[in-house]
Amino acid sequence: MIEERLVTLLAEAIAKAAPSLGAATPLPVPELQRPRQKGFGDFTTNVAMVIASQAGVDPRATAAAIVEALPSAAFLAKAEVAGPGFINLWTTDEWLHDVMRQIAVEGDRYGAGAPTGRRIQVEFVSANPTGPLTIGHARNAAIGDALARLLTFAGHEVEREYYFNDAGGQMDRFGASVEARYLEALGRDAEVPEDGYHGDYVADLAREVLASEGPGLADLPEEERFVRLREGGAGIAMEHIRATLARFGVTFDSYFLEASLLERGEIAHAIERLREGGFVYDAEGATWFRSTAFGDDKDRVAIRSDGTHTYFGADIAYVLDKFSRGFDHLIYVWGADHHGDVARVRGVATALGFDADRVEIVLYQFVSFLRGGQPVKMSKRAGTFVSLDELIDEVGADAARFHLLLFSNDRPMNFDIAEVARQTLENPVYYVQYGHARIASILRRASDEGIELRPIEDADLTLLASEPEQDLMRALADGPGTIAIAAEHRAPHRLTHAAQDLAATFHRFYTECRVVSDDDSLTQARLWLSSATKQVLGTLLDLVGVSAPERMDRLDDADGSVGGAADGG
RNA sequence: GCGCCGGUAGCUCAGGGGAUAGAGCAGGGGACUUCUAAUCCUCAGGUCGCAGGUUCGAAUCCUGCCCGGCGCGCCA
Repeated sequence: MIEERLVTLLAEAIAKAAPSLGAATPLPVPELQRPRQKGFGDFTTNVAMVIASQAGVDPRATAAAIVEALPSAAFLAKAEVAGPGFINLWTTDEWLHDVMRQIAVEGDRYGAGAPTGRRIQVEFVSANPTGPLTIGHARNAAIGDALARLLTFAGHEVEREYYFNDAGGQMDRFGASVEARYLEALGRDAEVPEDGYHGDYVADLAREVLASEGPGLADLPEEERFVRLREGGAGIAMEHIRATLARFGVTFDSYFLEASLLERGEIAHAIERLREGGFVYDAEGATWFRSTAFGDDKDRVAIRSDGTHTYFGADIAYVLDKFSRGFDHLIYVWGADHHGDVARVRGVATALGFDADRVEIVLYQFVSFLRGGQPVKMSKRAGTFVSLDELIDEVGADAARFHLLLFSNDRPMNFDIAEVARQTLENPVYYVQYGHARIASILRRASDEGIELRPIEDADLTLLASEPEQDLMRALADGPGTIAIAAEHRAPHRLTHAAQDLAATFHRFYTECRVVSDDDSLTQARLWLSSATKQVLGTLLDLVGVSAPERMDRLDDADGSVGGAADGG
């Protein structure tokens, strides 16, 4: 839109001015930025400084020459040289009106990318089915889901997958624990192994298995009993996990079972394929992957000397399985404790003949959970943990998700449960949601007064001339760019920040500009502005998986206290 | 020891080659005959961990160091 036209204009000017600039060809393509400060125009470019730096000439003079050569255009109001050699551009408001009309036409597709045809798989959460999801999985779920939403919005075909590690030693310990609790529930003597899972939830799971399978499992041959109880417990744990995720607003397209890799012989198959390529060898009774070929400091075991596969061994087959399903690109969402596995998995992809760039690992740093400033200590096997369900009960899914996406993935973060729960008045999520509800309230008000929103083509958008109105339109114009950057950088936190900024810009507009008034034309224009804002705010919230309420009840300080701190918290 | 990630306002964090480094909270002072005051305005608050280097220009890139988190299993 306007950006392309400005770039074309600048390119023309540069081509015209180049001979006198002594600039070397090829000439750089001008890049536009939205200046961070008002007063620096609607758009700005540093292209003169880039050219001057290459040619070794004065940047301000270069900028002046380019400005001088700029063809006149109806949409360009002013261009000037500023600072060390920036060219600042002021445009007419027409482009902002275009943005408004575009939002009206595109609705919830405003800012969305055209279909790319690329199939991307996002695999996330993937916690073992040995019990409930805990707050330790919350950041993964929030980031993974937001990324899936973002990439879908960007135009990709996205599939979300949850990988259940339902095989291996942890599962056996879990199975033995369920078995013991099952027998206990029947009044028999049994004990949870020392290295098993001791939490009360295991007894609950065992009772659920008892309820669904009956008491008959107790008298099966030991091996069969164990397997049935392990799988029964895991199955129920998986159902609980799905239910918890649903409460959190997260759903998956597929749930993949590690055990299925084994059943279908995929692990053996993948390893043989690597062996053919010379990436796998046998030593000390085990089967090793030559990960040192990919920068690892030592080779890694894929099949143990007892014949069972390691986590990594399953991963090899899993990568191959994913690619065989036709995905163009794979995204794994991992906690920082797995960063050491990144090179290995990408190495496996390379060794299997796939471009490592198609395997992308999104890492996030750990969350320190606190409650009233005190660290929350957790151990899943000891059964002392805060479940994700409890977190949702305490702070709400919206507040939890918004808070979890407030920080860059790379940043270790604190999450004080008591604070996020208590922050009903100061939590940014409510600030943003209130902005949305407030707009909805205005639109309701207009409708109640019998004011009809007429087609935007009939609205006189030039009436939106005050500073808060202009600021708001500019903020709306920035939405698609912000979303695109968030998607490219896998940085969903940019969305929560953008939502806060947009809400703030709207609240400012609200304070200074009466929307529903006696002035019919102005009312129409401002209703459209409000409606467009509601749309963009709604999109931003949706992309982070937070609800956009149509109304929020006003929090009256019923105690009538002055200052609102009388209750001490 | 090696690797990855952080260190920016009192606190929690954005910004990751460009102009005068931003926001929220906390703190001081203001604004409700009003479409929701869950709001807005304003003031105050900074050696961008430290030291070098690259560049016309560094919070941003490079090197070294300091502090904190996380890894470096035939665990998952």
